[in-house]
Amino acid sequence: MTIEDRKEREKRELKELILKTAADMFRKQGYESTSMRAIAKAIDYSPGTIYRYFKDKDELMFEISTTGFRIFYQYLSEVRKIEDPMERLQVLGRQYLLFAKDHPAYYDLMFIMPDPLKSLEEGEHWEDGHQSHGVLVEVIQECMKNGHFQGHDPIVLSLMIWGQVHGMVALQIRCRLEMYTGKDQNELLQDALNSFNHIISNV
Amino acid sequence: MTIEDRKEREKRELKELILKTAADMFRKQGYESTSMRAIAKAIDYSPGTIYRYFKDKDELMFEISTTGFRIFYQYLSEVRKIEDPMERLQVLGRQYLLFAKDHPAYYDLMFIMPDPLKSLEEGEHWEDGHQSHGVLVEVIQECMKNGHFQGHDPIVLSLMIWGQVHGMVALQIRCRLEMYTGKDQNELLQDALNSFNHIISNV
Amino acid sequence: MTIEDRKEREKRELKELILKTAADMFRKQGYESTSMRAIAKAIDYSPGTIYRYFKDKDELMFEISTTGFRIFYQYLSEVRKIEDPMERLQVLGRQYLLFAKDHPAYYDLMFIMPDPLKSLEEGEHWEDGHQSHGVLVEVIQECMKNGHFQGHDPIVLSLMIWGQVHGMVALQIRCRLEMYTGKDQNELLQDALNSFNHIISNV
Amino acid sequence: MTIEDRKEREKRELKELILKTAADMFRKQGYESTSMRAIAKAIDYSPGTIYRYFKDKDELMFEISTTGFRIFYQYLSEVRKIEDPMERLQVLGRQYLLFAKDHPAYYDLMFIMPDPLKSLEEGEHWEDGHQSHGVLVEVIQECMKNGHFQGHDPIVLSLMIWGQVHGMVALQIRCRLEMYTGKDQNELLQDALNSFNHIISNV
DNA sequence: CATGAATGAGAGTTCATTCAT
DNA sequence: GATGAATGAACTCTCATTCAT
Repeated sequence: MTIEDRKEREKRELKELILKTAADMFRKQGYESTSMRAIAKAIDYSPGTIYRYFKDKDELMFEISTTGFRIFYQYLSEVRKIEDPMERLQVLGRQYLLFAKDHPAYYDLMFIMPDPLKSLEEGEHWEDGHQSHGVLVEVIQECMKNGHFQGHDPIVLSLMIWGQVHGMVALQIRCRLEMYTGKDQNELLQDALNSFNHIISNV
Repeated sequence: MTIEDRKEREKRELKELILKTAADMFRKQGYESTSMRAIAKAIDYSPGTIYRYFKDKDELMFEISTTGFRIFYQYLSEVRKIEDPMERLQVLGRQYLLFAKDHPAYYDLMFIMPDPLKSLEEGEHWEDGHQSHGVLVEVIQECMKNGHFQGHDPIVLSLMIWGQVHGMVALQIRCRLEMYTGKDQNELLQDALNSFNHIISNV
Repeated sequence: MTIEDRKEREKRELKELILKTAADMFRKQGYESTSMRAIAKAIDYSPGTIYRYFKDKDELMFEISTTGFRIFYQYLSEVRKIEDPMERLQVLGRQYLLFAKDHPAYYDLMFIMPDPLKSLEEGEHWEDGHQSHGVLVEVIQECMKNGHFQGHDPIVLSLMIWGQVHGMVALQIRCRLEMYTGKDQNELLQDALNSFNHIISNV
Repeated sequence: MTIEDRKEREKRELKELILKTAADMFRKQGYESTSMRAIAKAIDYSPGTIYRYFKDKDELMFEISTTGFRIFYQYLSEVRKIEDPMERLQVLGRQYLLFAKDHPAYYDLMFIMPDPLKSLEEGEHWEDGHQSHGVLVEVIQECMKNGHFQGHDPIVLSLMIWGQVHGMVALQIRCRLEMYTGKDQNELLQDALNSFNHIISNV
């Protein structure tokens, strides 16, 4: 049993190693410019080995995304323990930024890279995505129950707020913030989020 | 004369046709996945012809970007005529969305796609980019002179606001808004922008 | 008439310009690596123009060769005026080296580059070649009449002597003499020829 | 073990097959005119396979050259066992001709084809080249010690003698001996070399 | 289970050559 | 007569993928 267990574990570990390595390389050089051979070399395995764990390059990409969404959901779930909905909303934003900072490769794949087509027919990995979005909508609705955002539509608001954080993160990840010199970019994003939070907190 | 004129015009038109076609294909399939051959085929010319107009694939990409930034700046410049800075800021956002809607291919290239690295030597085409950003910062500063956004930093605010519109546009362009069904996406973005504008208008 | 004359002359001059330019470029970069476009550009004409004067690249090559052989024959004919056959033979060698030094591009094409195939079927340009070879054989035979080279075959000797000068020239033109540092290569070749002449002069 | 051994051997054999095939084709059609595709086809492999054994076309060329120089040096080293320097010099010439006859493709690459430029950084493969040249100079110096070639410079003589054999070989390899009909070309070269040897043997 | 040699398609790019103007 | 835009084939090289071992 123990032997089988170990084998199973090693298999899982190798799969995760591939996922992590590929995610990094995809992010750093782009999907197309990252060759399977290069991934294999990076983890000191032969190209063929990757195909034991993933049908093809697309599936590899797809599973990275799935993994990313799982982790993402964990980050967002942290806010559960906060009682006040308005505060929860604000922390939600911070957690969003934190995830992007901790896992830029996943973030890029999940929200920026061209969707690997199959997402439509498969859609599985969007479950976590939808749940995450649900967390946001839920918080907004509770805020509204408490008297905030009167006259606004919660769905529209969710897009507005999501767009806010996604926009900043996407600009950073895709290196479009060079004109903001003189301050650490992560700090800058935090400040901007704080400004945003401050502004909406009185509405 | 007329003959030469016509030739000149045809040449310019072909160049623009290549630019437009390439921009579309880059957007739809990504830079790496779009082959020169495919672009040539799409406009019914031989591969070699493209090289009469562009040194290589990078230059083609670069010129698309340059063109995009020029048009972008024109869209934003529309707000010049608006006197009230707060109103100007809000229209600026609408123009931003309008550009993205009219020219999603350019938008994608300019703000979402991986920078084609040469950005260092390039810098040129970012002039329009910087100018455009300047327009935003300027408006914000005038708003602050009129008493708005007290206690906020204009630079930080500019990132916050840019992030706001970019985020929504980027999510749409990269097809991450499927969960928002039941309403036209462009309308949705407008609504979200209106919500944002409404909220900041009292600050 | 004068107008036609001028046109005729200009035409001839342009043809010669093409020949000379192409010969230089072929020599410097090789036949394959020299593009018709590049030749055209070097003489400030359009690619199409070259095709008015030469059917294709091969014919251009071929005519360079023909021209080269004509000039070559003129160099060798200089020895005619020398009475003593043994002295004539020695000057023949010097003229050979002189031609190679004055026209390395032609030399390369004529004696080193891969024969452009068609020479077999056409053979025209070898007329001058054969005549030149005839000059050598003739001189040798006269030397033998005067008692030199007894016991040798004139044909075999002609190859031996031709090989001698060709070998040195070919090594120089194809840059295989780098190990001979410290002395001007042309001088070195002259010295080696002198040694050769000195040695055979007593036979 | 045997399995790995066989694999290793097959790999080495394939590499040598590529080298040999490429050398032949380079010689027959020139370096530029020989495509990697064509080489691959000639050995019934896909183009990509060649790249498993050689980084690029230049490296392929380079290794051919290196191999050639190694073999060449072996041919020349045969003369070591001959005591009398004058006889050694003459056999050296015969070995030179023998190498050219046995390996015309290598000879062409090594001494006739345009240097693939990289010669500066290369230098490595010229070690055998220089050693080979050293053999020649050494023999000449020993001949001079024995009273031959008085009044001549050994370096100059080395060029003269090298030029002699190279010239004949180069003319043959590059098909410039068509006018010598009626006798086998290899015999002819031998005869010419004999004439040369006979003439210098009394000096 | 892992290897890595091999494939064959396709990438970007260049070229000799043609032909409407 | 000269132009130069256009062609289409060919180039070197890389890639995702397969499969015998």
